[in-house]
Amino acid sequence: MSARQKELLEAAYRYALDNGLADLSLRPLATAIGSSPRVLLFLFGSKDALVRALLARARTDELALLEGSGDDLGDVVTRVWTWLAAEEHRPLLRLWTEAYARSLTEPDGPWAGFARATVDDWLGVLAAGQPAAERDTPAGLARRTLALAVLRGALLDLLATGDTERVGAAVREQLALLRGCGFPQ
Amino acid sequence: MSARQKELLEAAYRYALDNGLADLSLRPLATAIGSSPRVLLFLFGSKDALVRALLARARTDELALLEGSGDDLGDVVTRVWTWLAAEEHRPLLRLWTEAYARSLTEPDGPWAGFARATVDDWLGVLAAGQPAAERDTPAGLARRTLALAVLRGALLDLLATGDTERVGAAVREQLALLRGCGFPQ
DNA sequence: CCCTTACTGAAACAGTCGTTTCAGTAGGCG
DNA sequence: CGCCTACTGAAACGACTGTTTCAGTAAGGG
Repeated sequence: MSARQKELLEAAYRYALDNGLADLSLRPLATAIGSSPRVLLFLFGSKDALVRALLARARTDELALLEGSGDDLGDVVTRVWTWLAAEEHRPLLRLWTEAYARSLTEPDGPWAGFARATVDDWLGVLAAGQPAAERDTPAGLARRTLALAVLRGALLDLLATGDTERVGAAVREQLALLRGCGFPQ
Repeated sequence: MSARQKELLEAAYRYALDNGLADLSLRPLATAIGSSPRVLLFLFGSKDALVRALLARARTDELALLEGSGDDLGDVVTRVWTWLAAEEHRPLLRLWTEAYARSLTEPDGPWAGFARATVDDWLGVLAAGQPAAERDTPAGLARRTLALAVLRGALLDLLATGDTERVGAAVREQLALLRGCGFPQ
């Protein structure tokens, strides 16, 4: 991967964060980042390959979210949610949602397997937040699957409404439930 | 809305369930449903209007999911989840996810407002499953937001992995938490 | 019968798409 | 110098897009 290629990938990535991947087109992209379709195809081989490179690039940003760990599921959920709720991550998360949804309907193409891969990514991180004894039990699997669902569902809500307060309260509610049923009422 | 229009909309809807809306194109659609681009444009006005009609059509199917009610949040969650997990509803739910994701990145176009609208739809139904006294409190709002997140997150997981057992167990885990903290361990 | 309304087919329009062809330029190295 | 490799610009290719133009057909009501 040449220096020029990295540079253009980075620029294209910023462009994709702003404009989405759904109707990404080489000519507008190229002019926006000061290049040409000819060059993009020369460096990346094809548009599909470029999109794959962009998804891989987005994944490295997403992995930052998954770094670090807590010693129980609640800590991990709290940390991940803080990351998800941050305004500056919203473009990336929109891109993520777009790729996720698209990979559900198009089994071929550059999107293929994206949804499945991120489920495994995230479940792995949540598993790291569980005590070893619980991790391998069916109940442990169900519990981290639930934690994943809450985070993803809350993310969808947040992206649609921007209502950080309401959605954040819901996540805290879940944390209270997990911590031992001390929820109000 | 003429009879012919209803008929074609229904056929186009079935086509969209199979092929998605992302790269829907008039000519392939028209030949698949035994019509022509000319006719589709005559009856619906434009492609955007046709897509809007398809989204509205999908919404009526989705409203079936929201019909009926239980007398507490757990009942509603159980009923909705049963509907979501059914194999035969998967094409509709993929379509739903696609439209949701797309409406996040493209504020204009036929998708606009779709995500926001369904959040309100679903929250309304969940609110109907809450006691009147709880419904209007901040805690009540947080609790149904949480229920929504669990359902949506579980749905995303299910669509990506098809693992009904694991995801179903997660939802049941949440129901146990709600029912009074009687979760194992 | 005629006129209107609803609908349809065939073909063309202007535009965009990803990709290719051809023709270079620039720089390092022998 | 000459050669090779890396990169780039301009233009074209064929295929596809939503939409329009023009020309009908068929039915229903006066």
